[in-house]
Amino acid sequence: MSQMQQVERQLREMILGLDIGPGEKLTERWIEGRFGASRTPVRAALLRLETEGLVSRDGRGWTVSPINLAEIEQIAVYRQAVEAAAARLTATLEDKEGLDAIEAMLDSCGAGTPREEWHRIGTDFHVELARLSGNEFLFRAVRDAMTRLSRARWLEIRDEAASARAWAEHRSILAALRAGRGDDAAALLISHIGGSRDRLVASLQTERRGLRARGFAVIAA
Amino acid sequence: MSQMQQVERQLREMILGLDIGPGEKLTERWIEGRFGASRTPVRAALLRLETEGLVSRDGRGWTVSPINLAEIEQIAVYRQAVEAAAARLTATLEDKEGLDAIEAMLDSCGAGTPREEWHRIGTDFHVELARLSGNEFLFRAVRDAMTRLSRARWLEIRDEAASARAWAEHRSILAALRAGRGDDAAALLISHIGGSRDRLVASLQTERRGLRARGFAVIAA
DNA sequence: GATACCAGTTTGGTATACCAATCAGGGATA
DNA sequence: TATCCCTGATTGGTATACCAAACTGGTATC
Repeated sequence: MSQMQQVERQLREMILGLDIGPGEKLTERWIEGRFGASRTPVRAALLRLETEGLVSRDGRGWTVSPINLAEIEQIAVYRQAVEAAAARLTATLEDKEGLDAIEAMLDSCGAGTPREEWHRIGTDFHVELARLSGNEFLFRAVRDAMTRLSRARWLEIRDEAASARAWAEHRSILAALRAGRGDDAAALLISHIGGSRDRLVASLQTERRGLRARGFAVIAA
Repeated sequence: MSQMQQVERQLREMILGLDIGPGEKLTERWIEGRFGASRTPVRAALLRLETEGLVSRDGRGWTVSPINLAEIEQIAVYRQAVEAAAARLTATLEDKEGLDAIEAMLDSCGAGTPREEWHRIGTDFHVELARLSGNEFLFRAVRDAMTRLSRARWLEIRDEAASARAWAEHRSILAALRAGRGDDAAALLISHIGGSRDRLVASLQTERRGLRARGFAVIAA
């Protein structure tokens, strides 16, 4: 694997893992020293992360993209459009094996499962569902949207009830798909995404002061 | 404007304008010489054009992305999802000025208008409509989809009847939006996009032999 | 004490040298 | 004649030197 790809991957992990806070300044030379690569692969990695929305240009320099509540709301609308479309496609599939694999993913989360795992699988549910549609563009749209939401979801304060509710909704979406009821699945997804967004934005607005105190830039909606 | 942006813009224009054929190999050093910039900005430009889907990695090297009929069909489904969502948002707007501007765009195309202009405005109709929705992600999705379709649309053999029909459909979409009938506009858009796709794919399949003879790689659906 | 300005430092932008992997082509061999 | 292999040229990947613009801190001036 080339150094560019390594730098890109590691830097993405640090950003998504909040090891570098939203809104923090980045310099090419700091990254260079941090990862032991020269500026050429560092620049390439930054250019790609920019298209993912994880870093932004700040005048002449680089910044880890702040968390933007208005953006989160717009992403929800975008997700509703593309995930509903993907679900309608998936519902027409003969082969239900992909749905089994996704259901198994959900099953693997239980009482003792670490928070990290819930977060990852909660993301993968949506991404893998979109992948099943067979449409590369719908898939990439969902994957990229979930990547952009990842840090915000990580910072969200979720109670157990909310998680259980989300999982139940996931299961009913799968059931509708399995039965070939694409419109139902789409409607359930749209409602699920809307609910997630509302809880996410509310949580971040409540926590905003604390997050800023930790050095995390959170832009109001 | 930085050299990277200049190289990116000029190279994009050459690719979209078919000055470099779909499927052609690119070398960083050829681009370097062609545009009088060093490899650093050239590399940056290639990385960004790769995310737009205009160039692809071919093993170790670079290739102008071929025209891919399966991809065109997938993009149509993607467009139907995002443009319909954008239309529903736009229909709820109070301010109809944006729609006036788009209608004026359509009006500016007449009997003596060059083909280039029809192509540009036929694209901008969809992009500007998505922009009116106010959702940055829907807008970018439509803009990027239309960019990817641009070369294929340019190669399409369109008769006057097809163009007239497309323009009439554009106008009826605008009328529905103006009346606030978002669902009608969405349905009209979905049908319009489906029809465009069918004619586009059919035309390219018919012309495939000739296009290949001109050195244009066209991958079958 | 506030402000304007200046020098030194830092930063991204660019050019370029070097390397390893790859490719093309020609010649030796069966 | 067909095939294999070797060699030199080409290519993307990387490191790095240099530049101009932007920033920083301190100082002189009002």
